[in-house]
Amino acid sequence: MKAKKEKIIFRSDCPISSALDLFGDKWSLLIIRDLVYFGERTFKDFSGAAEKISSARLSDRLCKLEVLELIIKSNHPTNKKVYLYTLTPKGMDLFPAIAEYVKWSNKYLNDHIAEPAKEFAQNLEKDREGTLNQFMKR
Amino acid sequence: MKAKKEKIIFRSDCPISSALDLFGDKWSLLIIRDLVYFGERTFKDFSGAAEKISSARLSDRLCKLEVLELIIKSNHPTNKKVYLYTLTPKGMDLFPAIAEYVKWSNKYLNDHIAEPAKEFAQNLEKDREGTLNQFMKR
DNA sequence: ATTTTTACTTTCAATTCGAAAGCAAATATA
DNA sequence: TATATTTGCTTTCGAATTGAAAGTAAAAAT
Repeated sequence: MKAKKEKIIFRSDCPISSALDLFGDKWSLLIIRDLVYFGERTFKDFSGAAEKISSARLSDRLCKLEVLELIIKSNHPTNKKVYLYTLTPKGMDLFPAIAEYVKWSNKYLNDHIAEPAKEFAQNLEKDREGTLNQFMKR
Repeated sequence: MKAKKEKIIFRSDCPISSALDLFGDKWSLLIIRDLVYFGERTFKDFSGAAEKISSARLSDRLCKLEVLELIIKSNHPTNKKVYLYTLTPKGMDLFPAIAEYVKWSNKYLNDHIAEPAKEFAQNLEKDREGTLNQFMKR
């Protein structure tokens, strides 16, 4: 729980740099991504993602995101040693930004991107509002 | 020019993690931001931004962004020792993602954000397409 | 009763970072 | 023309951050 003690230092009063100060690392948005897609996840679930985050880093990021109130950690209904992580509305509101990354990568890194993501990107191009709402309202 | 030799390693075929592999650090999007806003910038201009990037880091990032073809480095028309950096269409296409950061920060970090940015965020909320196009078409 | 699983923490070497100083070439100034 | 200054970097180096691997404690499964 080292991460909980730290305070965030904002480099400026720019909204972009401030956002980056909060979650502008290589892992935070991937945790948000998994939660947008799956709704809820355990520590082990996150560890199983293709990008292979280390447990030390995952632990640190989950703490930080919880402190920022982007995610919530709660008990599993039946299993006492498993925790469930879910998104807050504040965390879910990062989804539009993530969606723009998907669109950009689909346009410029297309031949490197997995098929299901390409389809999602195409849906975003066709009907941005509808595609976003489909996830946001869940 | 150390940065030019490196090759990018993608952690997965996910469009989000791939985007983060390319420009998911604390500085790259701020360089893009300045170029969206000002059109063209010199090394010194970037150095003067509120976030106070170090010259070593700035030099490194400019190289990387140039290799990625997000920005172009060209000669100043009259001053031989000054270079002008501008956005490629590929780089400009990151603006929608940046705009979502602005909206998010305006909503959740509002009292920390500078006035002009708040106004921009409000314009984005009112007329996203129009506000984006206003910059994109320049 | 023992083994396995889960969610971490700890350790440590390697990478990355920021701050400061240095530098060469071009330009501005005296 | 000589000197000072500016610009766009590079270099250095101590500090912070990272990934990989191993370790741990409690709960659950066998």
